[in-house]
Amino acid sequence: MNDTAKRPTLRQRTRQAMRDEVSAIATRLFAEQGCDNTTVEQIAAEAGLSRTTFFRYFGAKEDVVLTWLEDLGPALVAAFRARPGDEHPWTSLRRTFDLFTAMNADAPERSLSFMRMLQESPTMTARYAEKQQTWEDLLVPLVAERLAGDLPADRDPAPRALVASALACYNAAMQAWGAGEGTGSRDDLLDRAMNVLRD
Amino acid sequence: MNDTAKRPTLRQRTRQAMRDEVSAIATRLFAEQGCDNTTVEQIAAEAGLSRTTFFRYFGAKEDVVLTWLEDLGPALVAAFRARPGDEHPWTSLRRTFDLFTAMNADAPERSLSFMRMLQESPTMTARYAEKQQTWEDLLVPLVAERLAGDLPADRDPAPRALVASALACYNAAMQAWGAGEGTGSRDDLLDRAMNVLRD
DNA sequence: ACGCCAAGTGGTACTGGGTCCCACTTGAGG
DNA sequence: CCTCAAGTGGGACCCAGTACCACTTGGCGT
Repeated sequence: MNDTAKRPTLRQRTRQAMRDEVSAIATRLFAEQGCDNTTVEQIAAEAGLSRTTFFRYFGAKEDVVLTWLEDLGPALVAAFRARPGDEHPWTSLRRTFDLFTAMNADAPERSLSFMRMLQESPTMTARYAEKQQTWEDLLVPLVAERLAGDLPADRDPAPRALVASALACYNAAMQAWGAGEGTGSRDDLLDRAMNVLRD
Repeated sequence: MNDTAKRPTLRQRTRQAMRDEVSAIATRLFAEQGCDNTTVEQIAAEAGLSRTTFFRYFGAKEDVVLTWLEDLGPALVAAFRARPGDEHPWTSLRRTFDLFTAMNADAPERSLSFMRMLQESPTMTARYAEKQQTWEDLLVPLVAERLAGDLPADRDPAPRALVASALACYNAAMQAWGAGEGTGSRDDLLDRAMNVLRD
């Protein structure tokens, strides 16, 4: 029982494999016929499990293509922490987002189809925003201690304003990138988005 | 038939009255027992109409307390248009948001309970974000023509980055205001949030 | 005043996401 | 071999949202 921490046990590995496979199938279905036109029943049937079990793996239909976002939270925190403490938070946030732009840099079609999915499915957009909210909540305290504000932490809008704006810039950059069908560098677009706030 | 434009006809006025009354009842129920614990059936029963009719008035359960947001879109556009064309968009956006801070300035409890509702109901937050998205889409083209970018409009992330960040700042300010139980000036908080981006 | 049309209303049934519970299997360990 | 925990599937259930239908009602022209 205490060795489970050392290495992923069999059960955990099969569970992860299951998640990955279901996720792949769902991604394909969503791309083919749209997220909102795909039922959980269909995904479950295609993946060879029951509706019940599907919901044991994923809390909601949309999560099936968004789980990887959650795992990103700690990585974001680490990336931000790795930045020098006297750097301007805005710059640190920009550099933290290198995580995003680097990710899938070799397979832009994946990111593109993801953007398309977001564009055409409001419920997916909503879920996505929810995930980003968790990132925001993770980063806000880190920025807050950088600012060392005179106000009590949660009554100072500044840290949250910085983090939320940075994420908004990221989303704007990605949307512009998607509108251009993936032409142009995501880094350049993000730079432009985040620089226009400080010209 | 062509005089309907002149003055609201009887039907329209009763319709508006109905909306207002149902909205008031729903607001009370949401505050009392939480939004997610309140069913449409309950609202309908309490308001004396059928579930069917409820959905004819409001597209979704949450809309019952968010309809006033939609009507705000054109007002936002007008407020932004009223700003001088050579003003920095960020400043114009700040001034545009005076619409928000002025609204309910006399009845802060209303805004406070609204913030509480947002805090405890993720689905409400999602809907709210959706409404704000429509504001964003309205304002982005206005900012775009101010910037007169070198890129084709929808491939330049800058206008959307500005608008979305401004809204993010507004949300951060409101959240901080809610955390302080309404102490402090919303204008000051919003100023602080939007200035930290440009220190 | 009469009838007509449009708009509004309520009822019913249906889809689909999400939760809960129960019975069954299966795999790991004593 | 037995046991217990974890995982699985099935079914019932709740609720939001949609579609369709029959019915009423209010406004309007003749």
